[in-house]
Amino acid sequence: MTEVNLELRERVYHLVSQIPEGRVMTYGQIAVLCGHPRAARIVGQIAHFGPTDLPWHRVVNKQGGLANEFSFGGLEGHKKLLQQDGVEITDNHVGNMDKYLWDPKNSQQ
DNA sequence: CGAATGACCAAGC
DNA sequence: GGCTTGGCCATTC
Repeated sequence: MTEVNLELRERVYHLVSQIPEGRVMTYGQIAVLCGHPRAARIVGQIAHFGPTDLPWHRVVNKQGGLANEFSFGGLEGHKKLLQQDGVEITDNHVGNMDKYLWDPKNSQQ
């Protein structure tokens, strides 16, 4: 152990810290960009164990749905943070998340 | 080393 | 459109 995980973690941290305001990223997308196309769960695990310095609230699942009340003060806090970032939240899901989705290769602000 | 876990994803009902 | 099942992969006990 401590080989892929180090890279994976570093990459995930880097990606998440790169997510600009008003943009969101899916665990699967992050996993793919990290070289693990099927390790979306690992990303989630890293997120839960990872540092709180990163904007994990900008990381959502592919359904555009937010995670449970694990951090950020609960689902409400998570929603509020995203809304503050300029992301539209409807019924606990991101609206037009495809347009909010951010790709580092596109670097579309 | 084997089994259990998880901030997921896709398919099925 | 929402809930359930199976699968993937790495970490942890």
